[in-house]
Amino acid sequence: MEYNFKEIEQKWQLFWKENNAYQVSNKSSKPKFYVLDMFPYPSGAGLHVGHPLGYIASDIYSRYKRLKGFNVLHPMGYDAFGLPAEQYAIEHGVHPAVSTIQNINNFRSQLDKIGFSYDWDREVKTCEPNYYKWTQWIFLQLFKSFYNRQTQKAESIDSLVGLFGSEGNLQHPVPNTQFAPATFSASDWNGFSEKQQQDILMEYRLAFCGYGEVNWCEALGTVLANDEVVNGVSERGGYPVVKKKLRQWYLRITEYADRLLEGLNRIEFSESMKEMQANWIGKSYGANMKFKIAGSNEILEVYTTRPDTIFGVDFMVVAPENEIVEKIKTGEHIAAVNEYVAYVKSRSERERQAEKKISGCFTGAYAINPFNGREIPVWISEYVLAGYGTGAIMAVPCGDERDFKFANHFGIPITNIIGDAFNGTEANATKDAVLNNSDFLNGLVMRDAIAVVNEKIEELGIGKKKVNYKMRDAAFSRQRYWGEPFPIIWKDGIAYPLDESKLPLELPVVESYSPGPEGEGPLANIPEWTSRQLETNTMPGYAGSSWYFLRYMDPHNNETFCDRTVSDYWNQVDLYVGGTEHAVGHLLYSRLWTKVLFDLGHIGFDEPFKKLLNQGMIQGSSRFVYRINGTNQFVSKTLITQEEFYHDNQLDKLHVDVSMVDGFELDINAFKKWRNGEYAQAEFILEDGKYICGAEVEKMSKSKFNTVNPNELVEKYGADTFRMYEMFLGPVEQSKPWDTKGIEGVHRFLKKLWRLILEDGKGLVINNDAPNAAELKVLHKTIKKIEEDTERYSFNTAVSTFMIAVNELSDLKCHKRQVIEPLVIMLTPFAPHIAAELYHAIGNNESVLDAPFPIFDASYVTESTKEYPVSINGRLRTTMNVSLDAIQADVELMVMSNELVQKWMEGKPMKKFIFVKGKMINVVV
RNA sequence: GCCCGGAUGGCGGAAUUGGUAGACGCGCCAGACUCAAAAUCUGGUAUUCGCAAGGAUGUGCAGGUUCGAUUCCUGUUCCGGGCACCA
Repeated sequence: MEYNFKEIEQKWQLFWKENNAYQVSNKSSKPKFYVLDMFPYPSGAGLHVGHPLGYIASDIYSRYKRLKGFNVLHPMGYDAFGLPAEQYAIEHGVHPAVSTIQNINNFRSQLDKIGFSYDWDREVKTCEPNYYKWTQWIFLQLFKSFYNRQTQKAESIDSLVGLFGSEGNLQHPVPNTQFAPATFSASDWNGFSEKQQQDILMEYRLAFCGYGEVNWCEALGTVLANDEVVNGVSERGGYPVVKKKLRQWYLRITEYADRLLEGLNRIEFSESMKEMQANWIGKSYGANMKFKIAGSNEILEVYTTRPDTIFGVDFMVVAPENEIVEKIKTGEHIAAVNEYVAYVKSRSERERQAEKKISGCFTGAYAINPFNGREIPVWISEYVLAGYGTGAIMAVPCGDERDFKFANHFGIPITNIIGDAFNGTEANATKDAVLNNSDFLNGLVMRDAIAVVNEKIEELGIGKKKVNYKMRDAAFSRQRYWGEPFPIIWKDGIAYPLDESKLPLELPVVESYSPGPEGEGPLANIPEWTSRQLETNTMPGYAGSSWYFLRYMDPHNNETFCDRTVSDYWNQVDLYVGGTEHAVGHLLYSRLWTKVLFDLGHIGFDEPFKKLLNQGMIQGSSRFVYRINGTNQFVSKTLITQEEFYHDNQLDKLHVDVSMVDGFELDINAFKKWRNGEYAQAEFILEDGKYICGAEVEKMSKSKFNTVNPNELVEKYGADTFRMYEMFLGPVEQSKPWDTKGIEGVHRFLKKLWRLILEDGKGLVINNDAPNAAELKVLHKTIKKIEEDTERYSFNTAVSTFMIAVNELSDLKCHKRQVIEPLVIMLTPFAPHIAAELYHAIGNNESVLDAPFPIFDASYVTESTKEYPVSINGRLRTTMNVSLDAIQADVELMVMSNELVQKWMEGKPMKKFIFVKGKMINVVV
């Protein structure tokens, strides 16, 4: 019997479907385990080979845990709201709901072919009303809550209203917002109008309205996502893009900064992931300091983490959009300032920070150093951002590299306050130097001077210690159509929550996706919508994905987003698998939502994901052709280096479909037929009769023509081979370009295993003979290794382990059931179809899906004596026969220094062997 | 620019905790079986010197710590991810 993967895979997929083999119950006597994938955005391009990498890893782990006796929740769904579907609608006139469903169906058929163990009864789609009903409901909970800084948790805003009526807001001052803070008494509060009261409450709500800048494109009449802006102009059409202030919804994530930091200590994310989140939150300890502007009543307030350097301040830098700029610019500098501000307005934050060229403009104003009265010039520059700190810094060129370069560029004299520690050619950011030229701080180590200055500025009332966060409140509205509508009604400029019983507030069908007046969302063009005074913005992509892991637990519940007893049972996600690209977006927002739901008592845990496994990105290996600018001639890659084609600007570099390229050689005929004959007239300048393409590793994407569809590979080799090959490719965590060569080896392995059980022409060759020591050794070392590899998510080495085992058993001509059957069970997570077929073939009627994982017995693999290699100073090598009893540790190598070997050779007795972590590292004589 | 990763044979990668670098697979070379091919099997395969035995070199680059470094530290180059409205 031959290994007919097609027949086998169809047969078992149908069997499992008909028997609901993957259905999971919310009640079980087994321990629970929750394995989750980051659900995909169903793009029109379909799944490419990069998607399943993480899905296969999580499927293997789920199935493994199931063999280990766990009740495993392993669901899948779709993150179905988002910009690309809307963009597609604008270009092709297909309603996003229609294209999204098509895309989902396509994804589903691709996923089904790979043989995942998802419980599809629990599928969620974020764009469906019965799902986003609860997204809207959670939004309302955010809207109706505030962060009580005294209890450090979210609480109902109603309690705040009561308190304001009786004692004002003394106990609960207004949190940091983009608006001016205010204090008021009970009588103030009771005297306020409804509008005034609601405006104040808005300052406390966890979901609140404010004003924020967006990318505004006048020519397209729309707000653009950062992705749609390239080099300061719109991607479509290349029109200018400017910053525009619009009313926006925000989530007050800043209130949770400390708890989001603290929570990192309780979850198993990689250190680098935790670091990225911590850096994003960006907690710093510093001080706000006030400087008088000479000849004016204006006060310039800066935030600094280094108040100790106050006497080294040689200039101030203010963000160009800081309001104070208008008030302090003077005389002949006004025109230049205006011009510079206009320039900055056209630049994105990213461009501003990444700019290598130093730019800036003197305002004409001087700030006065309160400690020595020195006049300090005030500059503006794009590298200072309005949103961070106070939007102004004090620049200390001897201690900060960027300040140093700025000073050099503009010829600002530099004051040295750290003596020899500053060499005059580069800044030194040390905190350990002794201060010089620093008045009352002279002789102090900088690190210690910080507290001294802080005390002094508070005493003089010119500053205050301040904990600052880089993180800003999360913008939570989009001027788009394809997203969750906000359950908010506006009356007289006041936002009122929709009654929860009226949810879901369904997204209406629109005729046109173009934006409303003044850049409002497309919903503003629907009279029935605006006549009800409903909010016209929609929620961003991350709304639905911030809580979906909860809905999987109880997906059909119409009473609540997830029953508390159910979420208490499944609790946290035990293993979450997904890419690092979500490090600071999705992962931070879902942690926030979880904490709020926990505070309000809706769930019993405040961190959603116990363990995060980051899957690397499978990149595409793109291929390029080079067209001579303005012609139809294509030059082969290596000829480009020749003189006549040398300059880049003479060539257009075009992506070509990787399927038309064999290695690097272009199939010229296929290219001519490509894209309906767009290049039919192409002429080629060849080398050795071949057209050689250029290559680059890039993100896999339809527009780069470098995608590989898993269907092709499943068709050719079967799902089991495909699964194992994706794992064999390398560590799950590692990014790598896709390469299909090598898949044959994995396929050969499966065929070889097959032949251990079923031989061509012979049929079943398995027997019930008792295994010998050699065979048992192979089996048990394999059990140990597979278990270890799986537990540490090292699926690539696990695949190798299987290959070694099958090779060894083949060499031993072992066809014994007692050895082969455990091997087949262990293979189930990796290659479920062939495992099921073989398990069945050797006479088992019960399902291999629930077979117990084989138990490792160390007695089959250990030996009583062993010859140990001895390494001396890492050079000379010899061996030494030692009995295991004498060493009683798992020694792999004995290591000795020259000195010790000398003594050993002289016959001196060794008194003590020193072991470190199971390895002998030294000998005491 | 800032933050986080990565770099090992012709190729993908292994080396789990600082201890024999190159497991396993691909590719390639040679052989067996075959009229032939496919499939399968066996042996070889880091570089270099050598008929061989054996020697030297070798984990992006430059240093450092250590008896011993792919692994730890400092600096550096290149590549990838993120940088707040792609998801």
